[in-house]
Amino acid sequence: MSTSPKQPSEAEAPGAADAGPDAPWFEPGRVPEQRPGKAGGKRDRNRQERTLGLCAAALGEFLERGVERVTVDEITKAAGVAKGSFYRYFEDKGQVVDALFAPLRKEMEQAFSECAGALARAGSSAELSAAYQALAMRLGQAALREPRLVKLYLQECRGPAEGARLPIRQLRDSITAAAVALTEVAHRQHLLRDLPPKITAFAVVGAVESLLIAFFEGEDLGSPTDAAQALVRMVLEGVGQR
Amino acid sequence: MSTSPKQPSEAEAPGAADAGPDAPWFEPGRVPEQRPGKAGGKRDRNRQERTLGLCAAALGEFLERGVERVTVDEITKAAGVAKGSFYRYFEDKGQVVDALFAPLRKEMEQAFSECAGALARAGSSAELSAAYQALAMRLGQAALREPRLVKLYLQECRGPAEGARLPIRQLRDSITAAAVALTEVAHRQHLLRDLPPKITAFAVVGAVESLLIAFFEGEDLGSPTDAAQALVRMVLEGVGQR
DNA sequence: TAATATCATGACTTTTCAGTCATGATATTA
DNA sequence: TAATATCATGACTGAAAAGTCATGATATTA
Repeated sequence: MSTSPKQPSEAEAPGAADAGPDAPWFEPGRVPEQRPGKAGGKRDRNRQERTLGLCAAALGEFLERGVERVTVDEITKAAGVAKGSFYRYFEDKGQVVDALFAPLRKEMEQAFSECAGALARAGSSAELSAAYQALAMRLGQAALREPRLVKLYLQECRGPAEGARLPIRQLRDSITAAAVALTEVAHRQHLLRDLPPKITAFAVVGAVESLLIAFFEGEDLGSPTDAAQALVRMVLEGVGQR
Repeated sequence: MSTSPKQPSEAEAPGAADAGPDAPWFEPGRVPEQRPGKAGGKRDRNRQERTLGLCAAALGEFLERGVERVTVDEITKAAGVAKGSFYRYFEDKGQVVDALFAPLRKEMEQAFSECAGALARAGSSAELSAAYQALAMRLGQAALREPRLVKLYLQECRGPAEGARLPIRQLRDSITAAAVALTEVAHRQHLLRDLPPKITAFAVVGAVESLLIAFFEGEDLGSPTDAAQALVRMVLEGVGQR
């Protein structure tokens, strides 16, 4: 132990570091509790590399064959790592999914709650719109940071909340709840036509998801910019107040 | 063989019978080729019962735990039948999924193709609208016949086209293709606003799916009639020509 | 550099599941 | 009713996947 420069007990979360521009987009589920070596030492870097490699490999396999069908052996083989190493860093497949989605979930929940706060403080309809736009920006950026994660989410989010898919379903529940809540605010503020806000919320979320999937599956939707514009037009004219 | 009153070679499909009001909503994948006993005899009824029971049990399990996670043992246990019996009627889990969706797929494909025909023959925009409405009716009725099948479809249709999920993905591809094709016709006929028809199609399909899921998951969307009406309003005003 | 603790490895054990088959039960037919 | 073929059963086999662990390798620390 000695007088090491850092207190291991309350260091920042192992994989997240300080969220720099290319901080890993996931958090290792369980780096062994006792981790010797200084923060930037070789051991530390090795651990980083292993967890990152495993997560990346797992993401690829998940996308190709579905979370349920992928085995730990496949993940380790794709990562070029022995099976035992997998179990050093993760308890099971589910924890990898957890690690993959943790940062996205955190970012989204923060974005939602900040948007809700802005809406509560807003005095004019211009301020309301600005809050929604800011939210859309943040979500878009979060999605763009690791698009394959979004694809995995879309692919798995409807399955039963069982086993490894659990964290994905939780993310979906949180997105659904936020969409409904935000829509209800908009509705109360008469930003929306007089349609049931829940229905509006689900319809819009569904439309966005469907277009994203089409995009990911290589459908030719024209330029992303044009597609996004078309979507916005549809939504505004379909559900927005005249 | 003797002079049995029926020619076994070209009898109607084993499970479908004549599609009466409560004809089974699936087709057994493989009733053993040689099947003794007259068409309505005890043996025949037993076979019917077994396949139907297995399909129903499988559907329940699939909904609860997802197609991939469900094992043959679980299905047979839920159906109250020995494992060996399963393999008498189905080659594997995938064939059960096949059997579950076969009639729905058939009905949908027929509905799509007839709608396409009606559109081709249509001379006025009123006739065009009528064709779309007829399609919507048929699809709605097909869905209402076995709603849990629709739920299973929604739950599984986004997963990778692997293993037992294959037939579900095929159904999705056919739905997607039809939606795009029909929307393109509508677009050419200036029934739709000048938005890319593909984008319109995906958005609408996505919105419908999302609302269906919300409904199945017990969200309170008000009365189904009102919800449907709200959806139609949104779609018409969001994508329809003014 | 030597001592020590963590780390990586893949063979091994255990568990789970798919698919088979000998056996007794049941419907059909002569 | 007797003879016969199909049918239902669940114990069994083999394969696949999960999860473990003794061993040698590597980084850290004194």
